[in-house]
Amino acid sequence: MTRKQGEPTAIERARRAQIVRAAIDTIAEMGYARASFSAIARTAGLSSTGLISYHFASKQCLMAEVMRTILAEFTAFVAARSDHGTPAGRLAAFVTANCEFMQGHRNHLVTMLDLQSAAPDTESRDRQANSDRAKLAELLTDGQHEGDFRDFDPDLMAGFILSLRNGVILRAASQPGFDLAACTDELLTTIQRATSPQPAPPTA
Amino acid sequence: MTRKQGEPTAIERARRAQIVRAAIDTIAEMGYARASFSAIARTAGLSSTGLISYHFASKQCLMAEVMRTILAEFTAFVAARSDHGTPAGRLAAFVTANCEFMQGHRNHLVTMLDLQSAAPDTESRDRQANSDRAKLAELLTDGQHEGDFRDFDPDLMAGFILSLRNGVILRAASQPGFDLAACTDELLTTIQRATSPQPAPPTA
Amino acid sequence: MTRKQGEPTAIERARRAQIVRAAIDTIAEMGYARASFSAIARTAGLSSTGLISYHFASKQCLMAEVMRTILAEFTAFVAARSDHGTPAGRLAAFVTANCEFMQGHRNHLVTMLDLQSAAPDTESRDRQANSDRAKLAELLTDGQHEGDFRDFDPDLMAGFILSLRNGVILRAASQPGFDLAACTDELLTTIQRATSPQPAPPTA
Amino acid sequence: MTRKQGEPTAIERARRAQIVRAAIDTIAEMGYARASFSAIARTAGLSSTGLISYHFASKQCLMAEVMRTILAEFTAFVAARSDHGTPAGRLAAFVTANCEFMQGHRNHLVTMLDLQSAAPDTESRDRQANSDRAKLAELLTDGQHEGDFRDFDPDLMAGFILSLRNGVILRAASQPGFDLAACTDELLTTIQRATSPQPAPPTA
DNA sequence: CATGAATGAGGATTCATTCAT
DNA sequence: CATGAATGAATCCTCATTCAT
Repeated sequence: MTRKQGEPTAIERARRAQIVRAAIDTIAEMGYARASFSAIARTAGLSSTGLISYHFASKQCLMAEVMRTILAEFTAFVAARSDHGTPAGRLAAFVTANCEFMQGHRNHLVTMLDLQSAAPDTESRDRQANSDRAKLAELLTDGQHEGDFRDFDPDLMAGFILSLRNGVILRAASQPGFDLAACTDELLTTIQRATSPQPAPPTA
Repeated sequence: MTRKQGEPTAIERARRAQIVRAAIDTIAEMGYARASFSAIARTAGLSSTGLISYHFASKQCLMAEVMRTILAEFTAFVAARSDHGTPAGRLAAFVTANCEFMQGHRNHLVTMLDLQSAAPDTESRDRQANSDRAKLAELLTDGQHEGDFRDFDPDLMAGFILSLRNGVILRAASQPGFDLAACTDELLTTIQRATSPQPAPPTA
Repeated sequence: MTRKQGEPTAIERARRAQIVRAAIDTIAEMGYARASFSAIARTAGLSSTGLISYHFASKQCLMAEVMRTILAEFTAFVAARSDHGTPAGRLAAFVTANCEFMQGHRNHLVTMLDLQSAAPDTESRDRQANSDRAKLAELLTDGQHEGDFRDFDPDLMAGFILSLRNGVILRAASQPGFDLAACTDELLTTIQRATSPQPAPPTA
Repeated sequence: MTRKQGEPTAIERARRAQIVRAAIDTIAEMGYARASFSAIARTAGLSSTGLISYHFASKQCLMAEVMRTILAEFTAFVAARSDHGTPAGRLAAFVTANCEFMQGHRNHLVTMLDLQSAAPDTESRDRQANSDRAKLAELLTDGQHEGDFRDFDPDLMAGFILSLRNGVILRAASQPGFDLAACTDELLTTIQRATSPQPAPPTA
């Protein structure tokens, strides 16, 4: 392997992007387990798996870039819609944006979840999950200080919210006629009730 | 030998159980993707992968039995703790039991989730998920009729609750010092607030 | 292996016969290639392939006995019908008997041919073929001396006749509605013309 | 790589031909049953069975190409020598060409017969056999119309002739010093007598 | 004698990766 | 840069054979 050192050329970047896109579609369609280099090359219209190996040092590297790409788009999309306003408003916007991203980016999200659970790289996967959660927890903490939210453990609640989102993604992806809009509404209500500072109802 | 006919002998059952146990541990440790017959045989201390093939007609059959075994234990454990009382009480007991099962059955639950997302059998996997959700939805519907819960879509809410549980399992499994008890409390509060019939707090 | 030495007991003989019968049926049904010990044991209603190995030192030994058994029955049947009369009459009777044996012994003959071509034992297979041919050649030679037949090479002609018989067996076995009786007539006519001492027709 | 799309390159064709040749030789030497990819790779001087799988989608595909290759050469050889003249002349030429092909193509014919009887593809095997016989039967029917042949069943007689040829192939292949030329002469005489329109000799 | 569990070699096939062109 | 041929390890699975009970 005589790998690059300097800046990647334009062609280089284009190829890598093409391969990453094909990998995302392939994984979303047949799952990580069956997404071989052959399958990805076929999806991309490439004539050889060698080209993938040429541009990515290993399959793990390709998958890392796939993940990076998805998260970049996903994060940007969500951030743009949830980076201002009150914490409660931002949380609602965060949830809404997560669901909205599903439309038009189904493959991105399905692949993201598949990689999170099936990719053989516990290390970076957990790091990513922790970082996602930490950012959301920060928002929740802010909201608690401003009185938007009740007094829960922000880290745990952030995990809850991300779990809920993951569940919605999986279900929307696997159930053909799923009504995502209605689900989003119910999810918003649910999260609002779970986080709002109103006095807790009496224990049953 | 295509497959046995009559009742399995004691030795047969013991070996099968041993292999299933080894499979659960192996999948929990390295994920389904890397849980080859070789790896499982190594975990079980078997001398050959042929022995696994001798006792299970195919890898799919082994995985089916793994799933069956896990679900049997898990379901029995949860059912025993959540089959009586008011719907709200049963829901709380259900959540609690799910979390309690994690202690002493970490590998079972990790493997269950791994199989649910990575196994190459979309068919039965989705069927299982739908059936789990349907049963929980039924409980929720009952609770709505009795005034225990507010007026949400029971099917969606059931999905939410299972997603939350899955998230807790994954986190408890991957984060060494995770405080499962505290998480359970927070989860109970969260679900109670999400489902309780109290007037919704004013929208932010 | 602690193999026998003295005379086989009655039970021993019965078991061996049962296994041989099952082997014949299994090979006829699915071909030698797929006739594993498992398949044979299943056909025989045995509960273990170990029993086959117990009674036969190896698969090759079993196949040898299968062949011996088939040939014993086949030879006896044919010999009883073709051991007297003029050589020409005996030849016709030989051919007829070969065809008649097909009825009621389809599996025997199909297995015989399958073993002849697929069994991994060139040695004894060729020996058998040569011996069959030699015996038939002897009959032909007798017939030539008595003026029943023209002056062909008996060894070659014997080979021809056996080839014709093999072809008829294969075809009758593989073509469901095949009219074996009509074929036998045609075959008799053909062989009679091929061997008769009449002046050869003028070369075309 | 599922399979190529465009035209195969020169190298591709060469490798495939090499593998097919090695398969033919291997099957001829040890029979289809023992002609594993390992054995074929060894014969071909390849470093790995993976290379065979790289060039042929499955063993069945390889065997299909082996058969196609053999039949193409064999058919062309025979057709070139038996496609003109009177039906009787063409039949004689057909028989002669079949025998002549043995010289220099022993392995081709031995493999052809082995595949016909041992290959696990009853379907196409029977189709091939029927098609061969049908073509020969057509020639025989023509000859009957022109008075070259007596009034036999053309389909049966075609089967007889092919059986005779198969027998000659097997014998020439397995018996080292076999005099193929003499056999061919005897076979020609035999077939001529069997088919000629001369009055049948009086029944014995 | 019979059983069925166990063994280990060998089967075809897939795949990420390498490398000459 | 791109190609596609080549590699070899690893996959699941089958099978004849062995052996303790």
